Amino acid sequence: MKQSQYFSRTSKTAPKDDVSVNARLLEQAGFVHKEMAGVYSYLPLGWRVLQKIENIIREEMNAIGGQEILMPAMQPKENWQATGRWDSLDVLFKIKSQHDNEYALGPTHEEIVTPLGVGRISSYRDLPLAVYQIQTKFRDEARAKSGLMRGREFRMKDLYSFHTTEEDLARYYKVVAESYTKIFNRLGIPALYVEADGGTFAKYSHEFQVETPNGEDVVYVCNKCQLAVNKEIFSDEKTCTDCGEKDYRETKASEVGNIFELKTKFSESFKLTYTDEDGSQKPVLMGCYGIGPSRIMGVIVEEHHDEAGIIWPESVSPFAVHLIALGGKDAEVSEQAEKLYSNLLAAGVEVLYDDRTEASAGQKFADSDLIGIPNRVIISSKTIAENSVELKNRASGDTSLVPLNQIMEKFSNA
RNA sequence: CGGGAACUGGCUCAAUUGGCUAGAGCACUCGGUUUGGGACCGAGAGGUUCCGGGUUCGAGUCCCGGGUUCCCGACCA
Repeated sequence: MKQSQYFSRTSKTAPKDDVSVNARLLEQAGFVHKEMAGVYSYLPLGWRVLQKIENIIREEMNAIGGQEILMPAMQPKENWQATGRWDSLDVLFKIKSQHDNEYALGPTHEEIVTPLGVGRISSYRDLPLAVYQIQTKFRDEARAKSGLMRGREFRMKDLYSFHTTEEDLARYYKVVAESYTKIFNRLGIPALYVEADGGTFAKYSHEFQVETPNGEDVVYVCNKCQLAVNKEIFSDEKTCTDCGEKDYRETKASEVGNIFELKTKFSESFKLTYTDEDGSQKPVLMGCYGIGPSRIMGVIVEEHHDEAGIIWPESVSPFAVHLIALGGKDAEVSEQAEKLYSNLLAAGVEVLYDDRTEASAGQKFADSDLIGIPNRVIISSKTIAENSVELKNRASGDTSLVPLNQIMEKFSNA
């Protein structure tokens, strides 16, 4: 992509009000644009990152047998009345049509996925089963805050599993937990496994929390085995469920995932039953498992940045390479840069090409630092004189001259 | 939902006690210069000062009501 034509622009000044690191950097670097409190547009840069995050999650969900579906954001009021959550869920967005019909905007999808299973799950032979979606969710938060960290409209991956027995549910719960750990590692934000409150329909749940100084949650981490406990259920006498120790450290963290055993809570409301081997009708056991990709984008920025800007992990960076041509209208430089750009594209390398002839070198470097693409390739009359380009790593700051005929090898394995 | 702060071109900010045609930097357009760490000169375009009332000869500024945003807290399937 040529930067001169890109629908995105950096700003020299940070947004006035937004203090949180992720909001400031993502807006200043041109990844997102805030429309309302907790509601964002994703510009090309931000949308690329979000899609990278979601694709990693998608790959891992497929790997554990999840079948991808898409359920509606707009949902029937009756389904929410059936579970009592039309009245009890305080963050539920309710909308009224011009014909006075009422609907819910989905904050989560148990009310849709459970009745969806009726007629499609009827025998023990149909189970176990897992379906998931990646979709925009709505929650009427009393206070949206901290950029992408708590939005009123946000992205969520929600997986739902269906089982015949508690043992099988527990088995799959573990499979998902391991998958989640893998996902957060791939995203560059290793997460703690945290015992947490089960809310209104499970005895307990597990959260995935990323340790970060600006985290909104407080968790206690076992110094021996690293199993953590959310402050909301932590007590001084608490011994570690895993290793039995009582040695904890306190830390701040941001929740990026949450998994629950719903058991029969929803299947009973919607009469989701199956016929067992002996011919009897039994309620289907369910689990639900959430990850918030948009919040993850915020957490990644909170975790990976410096004074100059964002430092994207390779796995989610909007581009693999930031190609920068210096020298204004120098024909030799732009010719070489164009050639390298085409070669990189032909090799399937995702490259953002700063082809702006009017911008100064300093401006291009500052923009590049802000945007945070991991690999910078600089081409100028200086490097051309050496028959080379300069390669600079955004994270380490290490630079090296690489001969023009070798630069492709650096990225061709991408 | 309680408390605090803020709201003026796309962005960041000025504007004396209530007083002239609401200014500047960034960004943008045109011309020129410049090109290895946010360059410079000249010209230009861009405004419902959040909205609605009120006071006044006169309101960005004062008063009343509303809205929005941010921060703290509460909340957080």
